[in-house]
Amino acid sequence: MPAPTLRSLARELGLSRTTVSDALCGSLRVKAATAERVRAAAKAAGYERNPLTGAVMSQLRRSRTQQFRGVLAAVELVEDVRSGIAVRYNSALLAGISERASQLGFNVERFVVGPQGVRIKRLDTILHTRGIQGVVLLPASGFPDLTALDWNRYTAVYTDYFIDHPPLHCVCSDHYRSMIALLRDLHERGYRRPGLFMEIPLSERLQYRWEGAFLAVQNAVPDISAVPTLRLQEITRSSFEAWFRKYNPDVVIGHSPEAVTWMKSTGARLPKTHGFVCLNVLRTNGNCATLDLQTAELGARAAELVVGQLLHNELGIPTQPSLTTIPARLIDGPTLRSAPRQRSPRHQSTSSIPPSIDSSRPLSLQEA
Amino acid sequence: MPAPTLRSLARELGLSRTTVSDALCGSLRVKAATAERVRAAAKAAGYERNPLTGAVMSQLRRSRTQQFRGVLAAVELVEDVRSGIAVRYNSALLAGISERASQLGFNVERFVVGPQGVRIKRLDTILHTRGIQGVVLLPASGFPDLTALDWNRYTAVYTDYFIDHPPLHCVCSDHYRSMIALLRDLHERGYRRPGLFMEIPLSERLQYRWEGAFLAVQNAVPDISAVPTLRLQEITRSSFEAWFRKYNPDVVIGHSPEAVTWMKSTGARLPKTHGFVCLNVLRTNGNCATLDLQTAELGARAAELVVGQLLHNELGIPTQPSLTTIPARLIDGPTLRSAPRQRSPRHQSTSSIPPSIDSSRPLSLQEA
DNA sequence: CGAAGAAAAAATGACTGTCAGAATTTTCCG
DNA sequence: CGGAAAATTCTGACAGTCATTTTTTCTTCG
Repeated sequence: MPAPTLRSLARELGLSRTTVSDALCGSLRVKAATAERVRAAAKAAGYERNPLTGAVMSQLRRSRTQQFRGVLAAVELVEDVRSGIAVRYNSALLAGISERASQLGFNVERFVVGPQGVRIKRLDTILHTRGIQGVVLLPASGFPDLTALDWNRYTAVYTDYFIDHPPLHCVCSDHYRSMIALLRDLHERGYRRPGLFMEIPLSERLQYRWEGAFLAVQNAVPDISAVPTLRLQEITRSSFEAWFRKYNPDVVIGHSPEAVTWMKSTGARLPKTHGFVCLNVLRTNGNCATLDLQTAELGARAAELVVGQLLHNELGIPTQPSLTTIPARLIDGPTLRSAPRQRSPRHQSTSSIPPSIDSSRPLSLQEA
Repeated sequence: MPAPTLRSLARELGLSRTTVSDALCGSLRVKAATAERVRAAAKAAGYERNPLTGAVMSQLRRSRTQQFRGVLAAVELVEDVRSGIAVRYNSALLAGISERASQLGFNVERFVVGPQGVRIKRLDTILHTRGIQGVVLLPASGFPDLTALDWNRYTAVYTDYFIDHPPLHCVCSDHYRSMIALLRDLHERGYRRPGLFMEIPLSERLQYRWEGAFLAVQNAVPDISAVPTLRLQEITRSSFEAWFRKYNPDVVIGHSPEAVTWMKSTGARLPKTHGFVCLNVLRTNGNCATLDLQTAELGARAAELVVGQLLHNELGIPTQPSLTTIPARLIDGPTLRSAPRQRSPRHQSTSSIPPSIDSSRPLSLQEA
């Protein structure tokens, strides 16, 4: 027996499609007794309305001429004042979401939840009345709690490493693999004493992924020296310079591009004697080598995930949340020396070449 | 002038809706000349297909009629003799793939490529003549090369960390996060000197993810002692016992369950004095605590990805390959002591609790 | 009491793109 | 040229909505 539809239900009851539809939506145009009869029959037959089709039809009927499309909500949770980086990151993400969503037939609308925007309960009402079912959550500081939403109505993706209230699918940059790939690239360029500096709050937010990869390579590759990581609540000029003088790394990796100035003040000449790579392109002004976290691609993937689930009418919280990641891309810059033009076969066969960032070669240290 | 629709375009051209639709989708059912004419007219009229309606209609039409949608190929690349673990892992994966695929209306057929099976070129022919478009690649040793297939005809997912020939979407267990979560759980149970042993080939295959997470936590959490990792091409009884005696870890983490015997022979009593966790449930016999890598769920997710792309007619190599991961689940066992029943609020507020494996709490070491 | 008019309730039609299968046209070969 | 096979095109049904139209019920007053 095929799944009951609005029409089959109407036939059964000797009514028209519209009357059944209106009755189930609680419209006042239908007599109370009839509405009751319809609801009972729908329940008995196990009728389930197809929400996506409903949304499409509604928009189609409403706007005859203009191009009708579905709507995704891009939700930002702003608890307090945010850094410029966070704002730029989120808007880059939003751009990626919007573009891909548009290709898939959806418009994107931004909603802000928090002191500067609406309350969560209010958001639930807005989304419901607007018939919005797809939600992309932009990264929030701390550990966001959105359990107040009625999740049976929505399908959502969080664009950060982890959300537990509720546990949703996540999309995020692959910091671990990006660091491995970066170290491989630096190794190919001849650097042997990479040094990492990192703010503790950021490190914890990413579950130490930058450091974890860094430490693993230091530990596993014999000809990379073990420069200790400079790990502080906040990186200051004096602490950086002391660390830099003491361990003299030949290439420095970290988030603050000011490190270039600090390095130069201690006598380093970039890229001749030392190198520098910034871990986030959004912090730079195009004057140093850096990692592009591919924010737009992340947004695109998030949009794809949400739309994919919507099209299959998969609403609610997933049984097994997953994490989807995309590796970063190295943007070369004047703070790095270039790789030797031709690599000898002997060089290729050594056991100590970290995986390359452009994924054009195997990722093991052992060449295949 | 209202936006052109499929029907208005068809009227204009003196064709039927279907012909126009097929022509724009590049179906081979339409004569080349007609298709060209339709495409030109569509472009001139500024027609834009509504992807939302298309998806709804497709789903509708399909669900009404056929119950069987197609076949997925599960491809194994077997170069040489494989370990029992690898065989068990792949068959668990295959079970997960088959089950989810079946729910989605697909059957799964297994193909073996290599000396024991068919050649890659032959696989291409088989898949083509059978009309199979969806492919799940099971993990292969080394770095598989499948560029010989005509990728315009297929959509595929690789069930391991990385494939570059061609670069496809991947689905894999989240070893990094699983290790962080495991260490958090062990910390809650009171262990403070975790020790890790690891075979180098395995470590490199996973890009040191087990070790990376382990090192990062050792480095970041003050009250966890830095027991050096036992890192060898092959773990032997004598090397293990020497390492165990020298550093005396209070809980040992690694792949070989034989370590339990080795620990006992040096005087350890489990779980009273020492603990042990195996990193892969497939290696155990249910007699020790271990990690379930959730193989079936991985297979399910892989099947979902492939089917999702198939239903949207997205064939070929993705523009930006992504990695989808699922965290492992800790299976408790007689080799671990249990966590203290009640945790004091003071305990919760310390800064040194590694994230829990069941994702029921924030993943930073800092509690929110 | 009954007929006109108003109000309430229910039905109709049109709208999107897709796909299986039917219908039509073209090609091919003896 | 006949007839089968292949290539091409067309038909119909399908989802839920809502402005509009039709049908039914109710009210009111000569």
